[in-house]
Amino acid sequence: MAITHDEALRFAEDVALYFEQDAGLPRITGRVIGWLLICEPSEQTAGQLVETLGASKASISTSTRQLMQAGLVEKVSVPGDRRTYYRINDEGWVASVFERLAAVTNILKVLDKGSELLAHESPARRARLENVADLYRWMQSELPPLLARHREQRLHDGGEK
Amino acid sequence: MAITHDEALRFAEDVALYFEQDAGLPRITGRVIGWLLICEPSEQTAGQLVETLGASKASISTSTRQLMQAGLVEKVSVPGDRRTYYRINDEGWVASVFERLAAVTNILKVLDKGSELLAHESPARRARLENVADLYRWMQSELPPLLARHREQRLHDGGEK
DNA sequence: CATGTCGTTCAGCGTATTCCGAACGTACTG
DNA sequence: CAGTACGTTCGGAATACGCTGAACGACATG
Repeated sequence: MAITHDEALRFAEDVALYFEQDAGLPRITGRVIGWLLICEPSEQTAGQLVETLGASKASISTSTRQLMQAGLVEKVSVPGDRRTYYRINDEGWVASVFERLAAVTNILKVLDKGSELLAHESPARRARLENVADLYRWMQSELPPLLARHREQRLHDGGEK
Repeated sequence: MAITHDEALRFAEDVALYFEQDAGLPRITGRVIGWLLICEPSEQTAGQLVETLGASKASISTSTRQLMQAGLVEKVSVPGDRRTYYRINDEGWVASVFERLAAVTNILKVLDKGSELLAHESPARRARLENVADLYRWMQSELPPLLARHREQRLHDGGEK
């Protein structure tokens, strides 16, 4: 009835495939994420990741660093243990997802510059670019409230549980 | 005062850089998008794109096809003209951006499968994966209303203008 | 001080991707 | 039926990327 090692590994593989296709992450990085989501215990050393995922130390080192930078994974240290443990960082995950959504509006820096270039052109000429820019401006104004609502809701739900 | 050819080309280059970094599109595909956003007239033939962007016919052919498939660009045909023209598709752009946002929740298919694997494990063991899955479930429930509000707002603004 | 463990960094190999030129298909024209 | 204009598709070259092994540094232990 309990989950088997193979099932967990296959799950990690599925997660890896998703992040590869949808977020452009390297395969191994996705495997680390997937495995950390389902492994027992939740904290894993680099050595354990190397062995269970069949990747090199080098790859694990770089992917854990990137995941920590992205905020999806955090370092854990244990007194009297020289090794460092890695585990999923729930808080960082929320921030990361919203960051990913917000990244869509990064193009506004470029579009606004284009908008200035067309400042003295006819409205008809400007319309094409402005329509697109307006879409991203709308996104930029709507995403922060969305995050705020999520925080608020999580606060209440957490209290109720 | 009017925008120069070089300025427009540089703008296209900036757009290309953005799409390359943020969406993983090939450089040339991004150039096509950028140029179509700012060129005059708004419709351009493949031949024109080849010449102004300095790319091969082959590259323009594949990138325009992909952009049409993504919905960002549409084909325009002119009576008595064998050539096909390409131009930015505003409608498709909105759909594409929301599609991109919604893609974030594609991971739910995988996470739900993992959730089943842990169905008979202790709540403490399940919490890690469930917390993450809940985040994406929340996203999945919030994104469609966001799109609906956008549509509604656009309808009103369009009427007022 | 030698030895072992843990982790990072770097050069290089193998693979995938991007882009082009060339060949081809299609359709219009003299 | 040649001769063009227009566009797509197909190898192949150049390039970028992922991953590894090996060398290295830091730190603890015998």
